[in-house]
Amino acid sequence: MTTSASPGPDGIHAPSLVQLAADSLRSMILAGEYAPGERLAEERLTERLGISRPPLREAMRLLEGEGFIVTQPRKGSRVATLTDQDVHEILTLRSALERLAFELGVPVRDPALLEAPRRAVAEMEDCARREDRGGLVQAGYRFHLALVGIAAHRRLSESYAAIQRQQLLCMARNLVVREAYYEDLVQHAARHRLLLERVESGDRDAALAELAAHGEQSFASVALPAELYRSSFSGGAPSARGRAGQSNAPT
Amino acid sequence: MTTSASPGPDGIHAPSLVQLAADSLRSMILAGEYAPGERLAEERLTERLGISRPPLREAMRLLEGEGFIVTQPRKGSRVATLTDQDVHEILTLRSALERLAFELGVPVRDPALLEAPRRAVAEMEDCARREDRGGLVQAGYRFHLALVGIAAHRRLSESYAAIQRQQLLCMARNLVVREAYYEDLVQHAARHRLLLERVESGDRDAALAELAAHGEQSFASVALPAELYRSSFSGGAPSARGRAGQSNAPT
DNA sequence: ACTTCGACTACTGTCTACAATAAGCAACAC
DNA sequence: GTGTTGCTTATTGTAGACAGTAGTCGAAGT
Repeated sequence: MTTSASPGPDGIHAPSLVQLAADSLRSMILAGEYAPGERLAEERLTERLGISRPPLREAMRLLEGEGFIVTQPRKGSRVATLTDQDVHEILTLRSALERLAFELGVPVRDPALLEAPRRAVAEMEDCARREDRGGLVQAGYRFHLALVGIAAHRRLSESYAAIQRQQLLCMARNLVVREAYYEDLVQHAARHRLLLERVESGDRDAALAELAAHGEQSFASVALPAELYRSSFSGGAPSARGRAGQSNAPT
Repeated sequence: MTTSASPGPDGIHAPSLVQLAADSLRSMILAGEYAPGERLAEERLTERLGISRPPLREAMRLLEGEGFIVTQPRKGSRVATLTDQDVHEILTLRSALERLAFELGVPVRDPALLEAPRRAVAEMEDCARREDRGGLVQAGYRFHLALVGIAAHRRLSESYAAIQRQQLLCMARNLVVREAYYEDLVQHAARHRLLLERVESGDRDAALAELAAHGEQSFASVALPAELYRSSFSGGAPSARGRAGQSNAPT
């Protein structure tokens, strides 16, 4: 995942503790170290991250804006709890943004914009050959982000990256079944290659059609396991009794 | 504009200084008190707002996430400078989100969702009769936000509200010509009423078609004056020599 | 035994203070 | 006269501390 470390045009700087803390927290949440609904006490986090409270609080403001945590005024912060409605929202919005990117950018104006998705899909194929599931997923995310980049639309790309991160959060809640997704890794990469070719051809409608078909698969790999997870959850989870099924705060 | 004061379901709370500061800053920027590109020194703002630096910094993190200000790691924060590309991005994204809302929600499932836009359009007509231009604009924003709300899609509504605020920022940069927009206030309100009726009818395609026509008008009232502003700007503006035409930081 | 009132604990919200970095400016050398 | 170097100042980044509030546990009364 492209972390948001952005020191500027070219000048290199020690990234502020706020950025470091935000990246660390995001990683920890996505890694499942903090369960959805779990309380995030500031004091604990400061001693874990080795920083003071002000930068930590600013980092949490950032993550709040990204939808990873929810904060209630005097009751502290919690890891966002994703309901089925949330998953639905994430998937539909992600899909719509991708479609918009195609509509805006599919007769690709600047050929240089195609470099990034080409590299990503090549990496996907490489991972598929090596049967590297984790790398394949990572490269897949980079591919989609790069594909949205063809619109040359900064706000669109940022919104897409944000919703993509939230989708990762969706998948963090069902880590157990993540490994079982792709029946055929090579075929998975091939679908992405086909999507890229449609884009390269410049035929907007064909690209959109392929994207729609592509989206079906994506839905299956996120929404479906969520169901599996929930049923296995009510069965007998060890701890982490976060109140699943509750809506997030209306921030 | 629906400020982001959200203490929760029903419990009332003294809003934190962070929220107060964020709202104040936003208002000041939108009112044009701080020109695009202008440096936002923390010390000055603390004594103006009467608060300390930590809550102010957190508020600025929020506004950074909303796209109102850009921050460079050790060089401070500035009011976001909007290029023509930025304006284009804002308008296309806003339009696309509105369209998505229609696609998801136009055969309106829950009739209660139509209450808010109905109230807003009634208020628009009232303002139009009284020739209250300011009120008409405000009600117009509420109308569009409420219209997006028919999708019952929290993330979509939030994204829309965010981009709508940025559009307000667009308009803040050409305050001079804002008054000359609507040739006919009653006709302006009537267009919105028509759009609402299309939505109420449940005919998705008709609603989308009307929305597209509606969008044309919206483009004209934001993008065009931006051009006017720029030409009058290079002519001879008094101060505020913010480097217009430069891209924002890639945060 | 159940309910209610009270104090306690832990946490968040905020402030003041210190350290470090960057920009501006002046003096010096070439 | 121009370029460079060093200092000065202002501003940001971070730390530690204090005050206020929410949740909880216990005890007393009904």
